[in-house]
Amino acid sequence: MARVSKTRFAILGFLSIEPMSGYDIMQEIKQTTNGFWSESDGQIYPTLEKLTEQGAVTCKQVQKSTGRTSKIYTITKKGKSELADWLMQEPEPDTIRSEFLLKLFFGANVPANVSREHIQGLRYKLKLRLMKFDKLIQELKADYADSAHLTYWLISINYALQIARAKLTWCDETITILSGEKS
Amino acid sequence: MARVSKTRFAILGFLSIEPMSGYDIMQEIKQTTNGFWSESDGQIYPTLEKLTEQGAVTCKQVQKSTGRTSKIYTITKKGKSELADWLMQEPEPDTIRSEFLLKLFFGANVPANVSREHIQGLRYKLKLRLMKFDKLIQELKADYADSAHLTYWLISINYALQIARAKLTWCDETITILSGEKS
DNA sequence: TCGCACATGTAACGCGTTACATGATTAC
DNA sequence: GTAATCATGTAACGCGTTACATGTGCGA
Repeated sequence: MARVSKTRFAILGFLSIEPMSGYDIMQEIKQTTNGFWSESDGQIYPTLEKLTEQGAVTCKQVQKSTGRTSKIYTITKKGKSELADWLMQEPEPDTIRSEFLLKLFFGANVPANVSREHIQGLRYKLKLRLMKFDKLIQELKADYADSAHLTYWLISINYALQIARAKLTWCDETITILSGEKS
Repeated sequence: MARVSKTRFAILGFLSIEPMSGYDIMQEIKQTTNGFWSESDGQIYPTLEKLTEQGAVTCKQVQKSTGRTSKIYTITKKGKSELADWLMQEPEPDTIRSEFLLKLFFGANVPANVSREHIQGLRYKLKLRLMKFDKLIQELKADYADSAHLTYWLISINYALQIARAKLTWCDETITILSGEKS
């Protein structure tokens, strides 16, 4: 079973929302996926070119109101159909490699305060993340009130929110447990 | 900043528990990490050889009670020190790519029951996973009652447990929400 | 004028997976 | 007998990151 790149489907997905540039897609991934997806320059631009060649998207050089030019890509009927086919297939389980948990798992090899500080670092990041959810939800509700996408975006934000909360609770509990260990 | 392989540290970590073979390490990763880590044959065996060359581990061909032979690796002082150094560095944030969430995010492109079925698939897997935690915890408590590792293992199991529960709650809520959408 | 955000691209590199190869032992 | 598990390895492949290259427009 050959490992297939999912970059093309991520791109097709974002273009199913509205036409945009490679740069825009990168921004969307950073800002709206809440970290559940990532892409790099070296993947996005060549894949967009391939998709154009294959007729899944069309490309149009556009002069933006700012004066800059950018290549705006639009998904075609063929692209939409390819996206839908992929969406209908059961998602493969993700292979996770959490450096944080790996370090925690072997925590007995170092003083307890090392692990405690790693957890405090995570706790801080989670707090920052949690603060951003409200604003993001309000923005989406305002900007996409009539969009069929809204429901799904709120659902995926809620997923990230619930997990972040569960992690935060765990952090607090665990910091207490580790305070009882020798440092 | 060069991306460095973490396979060597994962291996050193497991060998910090007790001497074992490459095959054993693979088993441990599958059975005790609750999915937070993964390795493949093609990484484990060559890395073990490198670690031996570099003096971080030693290797001994052993005749097991079953009659099979296997190479048992033992971590050296140098290896322990390298592991400790790595454990003390703040873990890099993991880059996640969740095919499940990506598909859900673009769910508006397909009938609602498609997403609902993907979620039901996740729900089923979570149920199965949750059932295994109790047994695993009891086993670890019995087998490693006096080990300094026990605390850290229970903590990381608890992390997986809390997240699995949060996901399950989210699944139930979301299936209800999506039942109101057109299929 | 200096740096940052915008904007697109390419080349090198290496990590990790997959598939293949080999062979012993155990259970049905 | 034959399938599954135990056990170790190698080779090919390609995905994704990083670093580099290039240039515009805007705000301090």
